[in-house]
Amino acid sequence: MILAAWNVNSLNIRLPRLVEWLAANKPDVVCLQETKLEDHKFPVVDIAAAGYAAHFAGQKTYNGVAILVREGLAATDVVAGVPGRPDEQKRVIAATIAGIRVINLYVPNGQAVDSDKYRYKLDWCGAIAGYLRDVLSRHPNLAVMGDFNVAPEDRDVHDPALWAGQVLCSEPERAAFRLFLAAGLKDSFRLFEQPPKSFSWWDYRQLAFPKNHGLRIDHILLSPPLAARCMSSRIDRNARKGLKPSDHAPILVELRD
DNA sequence: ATGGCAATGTTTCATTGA
Repeated sequence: MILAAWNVNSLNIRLPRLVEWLAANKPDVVCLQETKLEDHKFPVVDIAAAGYAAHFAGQKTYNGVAILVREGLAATDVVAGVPGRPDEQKRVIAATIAGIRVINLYVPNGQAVDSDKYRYKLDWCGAIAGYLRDVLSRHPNLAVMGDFNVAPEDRDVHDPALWAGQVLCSEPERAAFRLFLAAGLKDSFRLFEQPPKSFSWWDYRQLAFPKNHGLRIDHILLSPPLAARCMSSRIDRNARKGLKPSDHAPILVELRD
């Protein structure tokens, strides 16, 4: 079983690339972030033609998350947002597929350390940590995946000195990420040997991608039973190439049955 | 073999992203 996550930076713009990528990779579940589409504009028909059912929670211009499920698999108990914590910003959606609870996250960017958005980010992450603990108590098979907007360690940063203390790399953000792990989850990427300087996001500016000036901020976290089934975890940096790419690459894990 | 910001909204620039 293949689970994937991809911040597409506008599903409207990225739809052709997404459809092509689905055909090439045949994932079973795909968590999308930054769809930037209101629900009535979601391309349900095109996604169905590609062989996937879609569950989504979106808004105009910003944010928006979706879970795509390959036909033949059923998604149950779809929940948008965090129960008991209303939020205008559409950043969370969850569903159960093949006995796995999947939570799709689009963590706030935070803009700049000590900004209002940064405080919102840390507060939001604290609430999510509680949500994950709660879900994990009921779902031993849990995958939490998406755009976390945190580079957990210096090895996830192309130039740690340049980024030291900056948003995406600051210690409070890293502590928030560790709180997700402390809830009982593993960073699937680090279950395996990986090439050095592996990143999932590259700025559109200043030749960042060809120079591999990136950050690893997209993650798939697995509960212990799923981590035990995990055969691989990788970043598809090929999908960052070519015309009109997202600034994020898709990430994938493969689980044995 | 990659490519020098991109997407959105209402525009001819502002805002946001990370």
